[in-house]
Amino acid sequence: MTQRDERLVLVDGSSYLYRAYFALPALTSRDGEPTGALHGVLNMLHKLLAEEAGERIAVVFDAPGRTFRDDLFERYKAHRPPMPEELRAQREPLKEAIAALGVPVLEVDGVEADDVIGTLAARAAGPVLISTTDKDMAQLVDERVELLNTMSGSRLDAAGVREKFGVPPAAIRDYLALVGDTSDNIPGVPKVGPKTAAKWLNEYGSLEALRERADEIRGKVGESLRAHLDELPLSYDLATIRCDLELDLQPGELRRSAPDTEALRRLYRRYDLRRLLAELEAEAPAADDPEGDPDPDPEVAYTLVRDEAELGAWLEQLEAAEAFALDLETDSLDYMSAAIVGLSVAVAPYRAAYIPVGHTGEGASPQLGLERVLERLRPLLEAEAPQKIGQNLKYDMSVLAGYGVALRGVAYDTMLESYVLDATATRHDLDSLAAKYLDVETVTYEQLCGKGAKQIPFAEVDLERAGHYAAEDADIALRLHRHLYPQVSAEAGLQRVFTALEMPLLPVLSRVERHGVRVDRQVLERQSGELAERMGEVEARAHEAAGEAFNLASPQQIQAILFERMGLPVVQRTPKGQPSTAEAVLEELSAQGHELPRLILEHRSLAKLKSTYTDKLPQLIHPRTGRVHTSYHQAVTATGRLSSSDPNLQNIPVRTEEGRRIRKAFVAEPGCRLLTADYSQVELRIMAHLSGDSGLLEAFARGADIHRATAAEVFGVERASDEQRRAAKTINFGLIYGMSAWGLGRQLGLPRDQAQRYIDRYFERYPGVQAFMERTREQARQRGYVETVLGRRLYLPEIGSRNRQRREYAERTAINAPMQGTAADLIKRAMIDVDAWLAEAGSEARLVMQVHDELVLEVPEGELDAVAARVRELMGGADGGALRVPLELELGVGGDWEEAH
DNA sequence: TAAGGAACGTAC
DNA sequence: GACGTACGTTCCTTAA
Repeated sequence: MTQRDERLVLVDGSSYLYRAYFALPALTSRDGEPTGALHGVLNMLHKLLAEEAGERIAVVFDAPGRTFRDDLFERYKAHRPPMPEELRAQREPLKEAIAALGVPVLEVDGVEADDVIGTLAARAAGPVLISTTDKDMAQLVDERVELLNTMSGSRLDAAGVREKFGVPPAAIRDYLALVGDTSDNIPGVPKVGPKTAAKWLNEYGSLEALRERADEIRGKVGESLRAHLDELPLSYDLATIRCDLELDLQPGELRRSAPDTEALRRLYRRYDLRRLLAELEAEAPAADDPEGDPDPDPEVAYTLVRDEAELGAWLEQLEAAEAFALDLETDSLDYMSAAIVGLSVAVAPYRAAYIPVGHTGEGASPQLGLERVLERLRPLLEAEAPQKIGQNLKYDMSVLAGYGVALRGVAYDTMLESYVLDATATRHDLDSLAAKYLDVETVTYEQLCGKGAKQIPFAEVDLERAGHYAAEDADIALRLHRHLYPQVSAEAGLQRVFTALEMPLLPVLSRVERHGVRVDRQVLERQSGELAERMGEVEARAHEAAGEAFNLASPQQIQAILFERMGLPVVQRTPKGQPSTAEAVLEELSAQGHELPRLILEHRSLAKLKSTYTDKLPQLIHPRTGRVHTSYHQAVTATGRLSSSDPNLQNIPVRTEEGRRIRKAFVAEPGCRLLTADYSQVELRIMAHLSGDSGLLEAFARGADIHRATAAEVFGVERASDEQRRAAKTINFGLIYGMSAWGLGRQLGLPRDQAQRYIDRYFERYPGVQAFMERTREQARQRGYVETVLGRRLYLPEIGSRNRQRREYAERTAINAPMQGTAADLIKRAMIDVDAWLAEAGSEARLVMQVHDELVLEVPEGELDAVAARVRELMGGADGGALRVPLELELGVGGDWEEAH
C-alpha cells in the first residue's frame, strides 16, 4: 500500500464553498442560477482527486441550522452573518455533484465542519491531509497531519505553520484568540495583529502567562489588551476546534465509490459547467447524446497588421461588415492626455486584428504610422455605418476626438449592455464580463505590463503578445455584444433604456467631459490661504482646550481625548463599536456646553473644504485648456444616476455659506455666462406620478409650494408656519428614502411616537402614497426587481431575505430606486435633447456639468435668452408626456456657478 | 512604501 | 439598527 492509498484526505467543503463564492466572478447558468462557487469548488476537487487523494476521502460541510458555537455567540451577543442567498443556492447542487463523483459527503447535525474534521483527524491512525482554506485549521497540524489549500496550492506542515504564523501549531488557538478572525466572528484584541500576537506568545509562552503579566505591556496595545482581558476566554473557545466529538460513522463512509456519470452529466448541463462537462465527455462519452458536445473554442485567428496590404485587406472586411468592434490601446487612462499606441478591430467572433502605430519596443518595426492609419480609417470611423461595438466606447471616442476624428455610429457598448441588464453587478469591465458571460479568462493588462514600480509601458511590450492582448479585447467585445444584446432586446423596457437613452448619451458625455468647465485657479488659491490661516487658529485653541497637542484629523485621537481622558458621554457608536465622533455627536456634546467638540467641528469643516476642494481642484486644471475635465461614469450606480470623479463635480459644497464660495471658482469664459437649470422637487413629483395620489397630484398641478401644502395637511392648518414647513420637508424627503418613524424622529428631534403620528397623518392625507409603497414592496417580492417609468430595472435579490436588516434595506431601496432612477432617466433624456439642439441650431453654447437634477451650460451672452428658453422647454418635456405632473424648472444665470444659483 | 479598510463629510 | 445614491480624504494597520 502506498502512502497515497492509506492516507486519509479530509476536505473542508464549507470553507471552499465560501472562498470560491467570494473569490470568483458571479457566474450564472443559462437560467440565471448562480454557479460561480460550484465551478470553483468542483474544479478544486477535481485537482485534489487527480493529484492527492487515494481511496480514503470525505468532503465535510457545516450542518445547516444551529450549532453549539451559535449558542456561544448568543451568550456573548455576537451574531453570525447569514449565508448569502446566492451561495446558499449552490450548496445542495454542490453536494449532489460531489456525491455523484463518488466522494462521501459528511454533514453532522449541530456541528461545524471544522469539528468533524478535527475529530476524524484525531481518530485516524495514519497520515491525514486536510484540504481547507481556513487558517484556523493550523491548530490541527502535527507530525501526522498536514494542511493543503488546493486553491492556492500552499501546503502546511508543523514547520510551515511555525514559519507562517510565527508560532507552533499548539499555540495557534492562543494566537487566534489574540488576533481574532472576522470571518469566524472571533473578537480578538483590537490593535493586535499577527506580528504582535506571535511576538507575545514567543515572549510569554502562552495566553495564560500573557494574561497574568498583561500589566507589563506598554503603549496603546497594552491598554487594548487589558481592556479586553475578559473576552479572551471566549475568543479562545471560539477558536478551538473540537477533536472529541462522538461521531457515529460506518467504515465505508470515508471511502470513494464509482462515479455516477449520468448524474454528473445532468448536473453539469443543468448548471452550465461546460469545462467539466467537456472533461467528462472525454473520459466517459455518452452513449447517446441528443444535445451534442458544446463546441470547444475554435482556434482564434488574430492578425497583426503591419503593412499597407494587410491594412487594405482589413479595411475591405470592415467596409463590408454591418458592425465591427473597435478598441484603442493608449499610453494613459486619462482621456485628455492619452496617445494612441494601436487600434484593434473585430469583424466576426475569433477574427480580430491589431494595428500597432506607436510601439517602441524591440521588434516593433515594421509598423504603419498613426497618421496614415487614421487617414485610411477615418471614413469608416466617421460614418454612421458600419455600426461600432466596443467596451467603454466613451473613452475611445474622446481619445479619437483628440486626433480630430469624430467617431460616429457608436451603437453598442458592452459595458452599458451589462449595466442595463444588471446595474448591481459590481464590475462591468471587459475581463469580468468575459469571465462571467463567456467563461473566458482574458489576458489582463496587469499580466501584460505588470504593476506598480515594475510596470512597463504598453508600447514596449513585445509586439506579438501586445497584439494578441489587444486583438482579444476587440474580439471579446464583439462576442460579448452577441451574447448580451439579445438579452437586452428581449425586454422592451431594457431595450428602450439602452437604445433610446444610454447609447445616445454616451457621445454627449464625451463632449461634456472634453469641453470641461473653466475653473479660476486664483480664487481657489486665495481661499486655501484663508482656510489655512483659520485652521491654524482653531487648532491652537483646540490644543489649549484639550491640554495637549493632538491631530484634529484623527477620529481615534479625538475619541481618546473626549471619551477616555475627558470622560464625556458616548452618544453613539460606529459600526465597529468605537465611540463615534461624527458631526451629530459633536454637535450634541457642544450643545451640552463643551468647547472642544465645537472647535473640532469647525476644524473639520475647514479641513474638508481645503483638502478636498480648494487644494485639489487647482491640481486638476488641465494645462492646455485651463479647464477641469471630470469623468462621468455611466455604469456605476444601482439606480441609473451618473457618477463623477477626478474630480467629483457632483459634490461641490452648496449648503453652507463658506462652502458655497468654492462655486465662485467655477466660471464662464469671457463673453459667456453660466446658465443653470434645476428640476424643482423632481423626485417628489415622480412619487406623485407613480402613486397617482390625487392630493399630491393636485398640489403639483396648481403649482403649490409642496412642502407648505404637505405641512397644512399633516398639521391640519390653513396656512403652515415656517417651522411646520421645515418638518414637512423632512417628511417628504424621508418618504423618498424609505425613512422610519425612528429616523424621522431623530431628524426632527422628536420622540418616536410623535414622528409616527406625523407619518400616520401623512398617509391618511395621501393614501395613494402609502398604497404605492406597499405595491412597490410587493412587486419587488413577486418579481425580484423594481423599475423606472422608462423601464430601467433594479434587481433586489435580498428582498426575500430572512435577515430583517437586509430585507428592510432592500425594501427601502425598492421604494427609492423607481423615483431616483426615473429622475436619472429624465435628465439623461434632457441632456441628449439639449446636446442635439445645440448642434442643430449651430449654437456656441455647451453643456458643462450635470449634477443629478441640474444642468449647467456655458452660453455666449448674446444667446442667453434663446438658450434659456429652449433648455427650459427641453428639460420640461423630457418625460415625453409620460408623467401626470408638470416638470418645473428653476433657471439662473451668472458669471460664476455661485452667482448662477 | 503600498494597499486597503474605517471613519468621516460633501452632493443630490 | 434605524434614510436612498454616489466619491474623496485622512488616518491607521499590516505586509512587503
